[in-house]
Amino acid sequence: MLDIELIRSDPDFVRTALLKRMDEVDLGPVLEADALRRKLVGEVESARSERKQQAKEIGKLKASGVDTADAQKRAAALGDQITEMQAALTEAEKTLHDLLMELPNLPDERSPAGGKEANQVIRTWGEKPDLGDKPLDHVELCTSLGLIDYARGVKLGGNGYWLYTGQGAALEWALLDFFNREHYAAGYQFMLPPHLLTEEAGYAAGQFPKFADDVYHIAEEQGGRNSFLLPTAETAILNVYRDEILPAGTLPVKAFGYTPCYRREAGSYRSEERGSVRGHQFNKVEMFQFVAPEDAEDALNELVARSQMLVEKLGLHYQTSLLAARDASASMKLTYDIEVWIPSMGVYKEVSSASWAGDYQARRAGIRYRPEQGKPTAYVHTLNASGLATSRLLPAIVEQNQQPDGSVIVPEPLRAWVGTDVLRPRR
RNA sequence: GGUGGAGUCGCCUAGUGGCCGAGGGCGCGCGCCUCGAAAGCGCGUGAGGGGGCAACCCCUCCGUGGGUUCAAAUCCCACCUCCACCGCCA
Repeated sequence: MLDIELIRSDPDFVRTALLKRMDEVDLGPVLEADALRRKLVGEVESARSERKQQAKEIGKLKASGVDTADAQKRAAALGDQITEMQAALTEAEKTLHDLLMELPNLPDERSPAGGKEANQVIRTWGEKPDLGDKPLDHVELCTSLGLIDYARGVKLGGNGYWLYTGQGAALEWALLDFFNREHYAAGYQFMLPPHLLTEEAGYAAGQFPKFADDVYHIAEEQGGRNSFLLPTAETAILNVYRDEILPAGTLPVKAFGYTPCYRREAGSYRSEERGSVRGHQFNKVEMFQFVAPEDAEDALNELVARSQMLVEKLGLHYQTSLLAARDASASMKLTYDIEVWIPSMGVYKEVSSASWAGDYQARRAGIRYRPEQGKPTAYVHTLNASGLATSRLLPAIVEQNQQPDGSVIVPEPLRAWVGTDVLRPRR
């Protein structure tokens, strides 16, 4: 959520910034709603002040035995007026709130204008492996190596699900274990959050109302509260400090968590993305930081570096892209994607998205901190980065590391867990 | 799932319609005292919003949302959360 005071004081600046990621921006309705709200607030408050006086008077008169019937009648009339005025104010506040909730974050100056085509590759690591004449894609490799059972996965969960089996499950789990250990050793706080979150958490994280269709909702029988399956651990970790004021000295808070991520992926690219590149459920380790604004820049660099380091330790060829304003998600100011090479698709696929939200998420979720004891509060800055999405790494690993005989070299950090250096086809 | 109890200013707590627009204690901050400290004494101690150049004024918040009333922390309704016991269960 953007700061209404900023919009009010410098609408041109806000408008220009937003045009980077929106076709048209009309702040008129926002400014009108704001003006109306402030006018009504003034009226309601002075009326309420008046009512307090009257009620006090009546109390005194009654105590001294005077008849107060007339005064009560007048006060009741004022009360009715206040009820009406309050209704108008509530309406105006809702209008303003709804309008504000719809505005995306202001992109950073460094974020290129435009969509996907304007993304800038800022780093490339490693090289495309030479896979000979007939490289196999990960579906073929995972099947022949017995890592993933696609058919039975669909039998269990329906279209968009797969089943890790044997060494495949071990490989996936070894990746998660490897990442968790890395973050844990680096001093990040390990969190294993609930996977079902309340609707409030969804609104705070910006999941709702706009992207409500992207997640799975769990409806309680009747009258109960609805909840939803988290689409990423980011949603959960952001909400850890929702509606809190962090005492001086708390920041930075660096956390990470592992959860499966559940996404409907309705009407998505599924058909182009065979195998396990995109599904309704995938595994991801997520890093998250709550920091003071002046530390945000360093924090983002740290997160990008950590994500890149993990891919490098696995020995996979990847690139890092600075996302254009329209390709980054709406609540972020600046986003870098770490994209791993998928040979069979001939493209780089995102395995981490490292983003700086500024105070946009914090404002929405009500997360403040106290810079110094006794000083006023301020909104924290939030950042997040995958570290990493494992379900896309497994395809990258088997494809990039495949050998002419159909075997696959296991990345060094995973060998102890998996128990072998090479995965060989089953006969 | 059932029954009972509870949610007040960082923490503990007082408070059953106007004297609570919230009292006390602890903690914390400042000051006095002291060579210094402790003790003691005094003062202060939340969040959000509106108006004003400013001094300053005003409004909201006693788990959340409704309701009754001239007036609600206090009465009524619903919900959320916590605690205790019972039942069930990984």
